[in-house]
Amino acid sequence: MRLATWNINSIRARADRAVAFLERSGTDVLALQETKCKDDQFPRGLFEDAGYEVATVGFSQWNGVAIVSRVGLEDVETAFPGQPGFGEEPVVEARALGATCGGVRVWSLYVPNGRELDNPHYPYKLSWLEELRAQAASWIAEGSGDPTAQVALVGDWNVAPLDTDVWDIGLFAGKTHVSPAERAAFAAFAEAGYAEVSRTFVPAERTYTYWDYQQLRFPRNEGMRIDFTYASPALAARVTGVTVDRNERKGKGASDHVPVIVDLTD
DNA sequence: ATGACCAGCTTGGCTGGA
Repeated sequence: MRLATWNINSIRARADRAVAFLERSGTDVLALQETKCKDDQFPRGLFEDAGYEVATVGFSQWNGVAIVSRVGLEDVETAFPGQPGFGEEPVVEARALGATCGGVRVWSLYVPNGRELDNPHYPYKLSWLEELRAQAASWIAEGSGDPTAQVALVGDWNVAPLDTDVWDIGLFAGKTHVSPAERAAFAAFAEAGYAEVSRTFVPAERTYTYWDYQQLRFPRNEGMRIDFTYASPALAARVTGVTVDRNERKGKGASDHVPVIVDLTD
């Protein structure tokens, strides 16, 4: 089975690219982030015509996540239990979608950006990650969960775990994505038993998954590695390879992120 | 060549992205 995650940065602007990617790559399950549309605006028909089922959650032009699958798509959840909201009167945003596809519990995740270290979005980001970690830990724990569960936590984590995950760490002093608290919140998933399999299989430095549209960041390979796949122990044991599809960043009309593809044994 | 922001909505200048 081939599972991929991709921050598409508007599904309506890039639906054709997404379908072409599915067909070219032979991806069975694709988790999308930043679909940037309401559920009724999602171009479901294009995917259904290609043989995929579609689940989405989108409340506005912001955020939005989806899962498309040709190996089944069941037990959809449009938020994780306890998912924090944002704002004075907290509103749960369209940032997490769970579905069971081919026996794997897939979560398409768009972690809050954080904006600036002194912005309310930053503590929101940290609590969002912490609540997700608590839930994800319970899913695979003895007693509360199932240690043999196959769970994939995939998406745009908006955290660069290592200094080498950004092209110039000096430029990130005092910025989000690289702060110790964000990195600790990211590492806590590993402490909970999940394995971030993309780095295991693609450890090379200067492997990025995002490049800003500005300032020739892509031709210069000045990017960030912020899209990851955390796998539960039972799922991690099935991973045979990972591909960062950087060709998808080329050409007119590309997303600023590229797909990260994970291959699983049957 | 991989090339000098992009998307959506309020359609024109915001917000959000990272």
